[in-house]
Amino acid sequence: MADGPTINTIAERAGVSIASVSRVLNGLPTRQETVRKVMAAADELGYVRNAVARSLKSRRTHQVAFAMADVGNPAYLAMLRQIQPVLKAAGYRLVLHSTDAVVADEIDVLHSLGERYVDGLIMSPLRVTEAHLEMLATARAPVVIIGSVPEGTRVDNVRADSRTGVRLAVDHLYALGRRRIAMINGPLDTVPGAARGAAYREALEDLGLPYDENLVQIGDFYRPEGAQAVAALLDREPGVDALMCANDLIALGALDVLRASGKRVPEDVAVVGMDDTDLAAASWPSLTSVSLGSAERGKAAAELLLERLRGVEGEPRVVTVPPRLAVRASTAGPGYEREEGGR
Amino acid sequence: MADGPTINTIAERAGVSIASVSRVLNGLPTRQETVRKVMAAADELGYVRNAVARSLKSRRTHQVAFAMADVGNPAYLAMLRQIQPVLKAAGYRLVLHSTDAVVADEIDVLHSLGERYVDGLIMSPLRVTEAHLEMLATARAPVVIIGSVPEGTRVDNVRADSRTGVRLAVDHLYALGRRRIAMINGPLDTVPGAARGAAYREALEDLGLPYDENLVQIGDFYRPEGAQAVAALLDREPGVDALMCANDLIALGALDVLRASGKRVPEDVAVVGMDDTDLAAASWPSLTSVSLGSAERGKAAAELLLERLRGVEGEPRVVTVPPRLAVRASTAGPGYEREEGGR
DNA sequence: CCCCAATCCGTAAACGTTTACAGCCATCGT
DNA sequence: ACGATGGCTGTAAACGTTTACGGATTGGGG
Repeated sequence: MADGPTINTIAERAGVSIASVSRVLNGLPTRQETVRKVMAAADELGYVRNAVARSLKSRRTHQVAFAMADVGNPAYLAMLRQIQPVLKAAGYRLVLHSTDAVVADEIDVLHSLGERYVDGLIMSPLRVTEAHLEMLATARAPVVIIGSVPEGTRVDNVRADSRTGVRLAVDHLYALGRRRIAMINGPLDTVPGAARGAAYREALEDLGLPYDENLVQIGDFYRPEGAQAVAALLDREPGVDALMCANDLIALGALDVLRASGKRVPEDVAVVGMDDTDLAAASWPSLTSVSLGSAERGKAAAELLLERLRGVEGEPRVVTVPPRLAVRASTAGPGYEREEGGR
Repeated sequence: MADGPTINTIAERAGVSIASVSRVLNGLPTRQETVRKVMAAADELGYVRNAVARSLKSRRTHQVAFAMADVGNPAYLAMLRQIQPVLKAAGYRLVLHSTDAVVADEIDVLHSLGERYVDGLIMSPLRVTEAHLEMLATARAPVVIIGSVPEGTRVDNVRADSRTGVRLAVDHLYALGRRRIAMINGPLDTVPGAARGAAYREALEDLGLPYDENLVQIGDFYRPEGAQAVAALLDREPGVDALMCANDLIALGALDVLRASGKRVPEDVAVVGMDDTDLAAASWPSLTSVSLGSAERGKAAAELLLERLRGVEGEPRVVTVPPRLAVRASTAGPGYEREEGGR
């Protein structure tokens, strides 16, 4: 772990100036003989360029940050899986932040852009507050938001269409003959919570079904909280025949509770999740789920950011990824596995 | 995105020298009046310290790299989930690398430590080659390996005990009356592949069961390859009554094939996976799996590395995490869920 | 044979910090 | 009243690169 060689060491050994060393290492035009000497010296010394010094001078770190709400949520992991290779291919390193959807932490990440340790940021906030918007407006590096952002916010963003997604699911349940369709949602002060709640109401009304407050239960976007919410709902409304869950984790919690209480899925109660994570296909019974295109959104975000890093200027862009419904056993019964297109 | 203020800007505005500014910002003893002036100027200007310049001078980046074999494998994600908060709490940022278990990429990561863009590295290689050992010996920053490493390698490492793990699983299957226990393994030139293959043989022999080459099928550590391997095995040996799978993804592939071929799990064939990932509990039927303590290993690795970063010297340390068997429906039948201690 | 252009190279400044060192001023003791 | 003491502060160097600029060398044309 001794101090490594610098371009000074090389210059000395090769008998040239540090400027020449730098030129050779960067492939700038140089006499053959000099190139040879420098390369030889660098090889012998096992030289590796100091990234920090280079960044200081060149004002580029070749790093990009990804701030995810929760490292544990498979939907974000699906994004990560797409983002990583895209950035890597373009020569960027990925710095990971887990904010646990805490607003202060997200603001902190935005603020720390000023430290200039990354060239850009992809962020996926669950809530978008005034503070977010303020920081975004003055951000010291290009930012891409995964998720919806108020009209007029000047930032590139990639959004899911959870409105259409919920609609696909509710229509599917209706087509299967379900009429007492409940919704298990996450907090309404989150962007997806609000959107999905509203979409559920809309979808019911368009089908001519009454909107019944008692059929809506708010919990949080995690498995135990989902289970708890479903237990409460079943207590109050034993007659439900379908559960529209605001994400897969909630839906898995729902399956746990239904199994424990002796209800058959889907015969007694059909269950739909959202995000179509790995867990949906692997669950027991396998879970019908609305794919909101996590993978595609991750990829799109990475590509948008790369364009900005390459210097593309211009109006903020909005990319919307269409949803798809993956039908599985939790609504259609054992052995069933099929997909319906969205939009 | 204009150029931000530097300590020079602040010094000018506050009417002091840059040294004083630096001292104030770092909390070194300074006259009250100066502190006030500097803080005021910094606030007004919205100053944020440049991390790159700071790193160059202080020779610390407050970044740590985690090189995982595959961002898509839930076992590594479980590690990531533990590593992230530990590092964050200690003030480090996490830089993620996905090497896809390609040796050249791993060597590259090790090599790039010379760029000094991180203060330390956690790496989880599937194979450990001569090249790895060479790079490890001359690494320019502290490294912790998750996985086993040849005797005498001078590097901190955190290992699973897959030998005992396989034993737990095979004993469990034996206790359930299974006698034709096949193994579906990954490549034998990987560290886990070799260890688990040997352990399987040993476990059988200790139970007085014959080791039958025809009961061993080599594929790879992914779901489709697992499925393929199981299909090949069933073709050759239709009489197997248990499958010991070298990881959960293989086991899920096994479940797919068994379902398609009309075999009942566990009545006809019992299935055990390894790693006890999220997918195991969520699968259909739920999957009995040997936990090799991915989460614990990640946490331990992060903690070992932090100690080194704090300057702790001394002999390389080896931490071994004991396995646990999580019994679920794929061996014990519907509704069964219980855990047995390891060691 | 001389001059000019082209080519290559070295010197030095710059990126934004941290920090060793020395100077300054006020205070205190005698 | 004077030297010593100690607290603050400023100057300047350093971290390891990249790069503008000008000087030196080479080669070719007149």
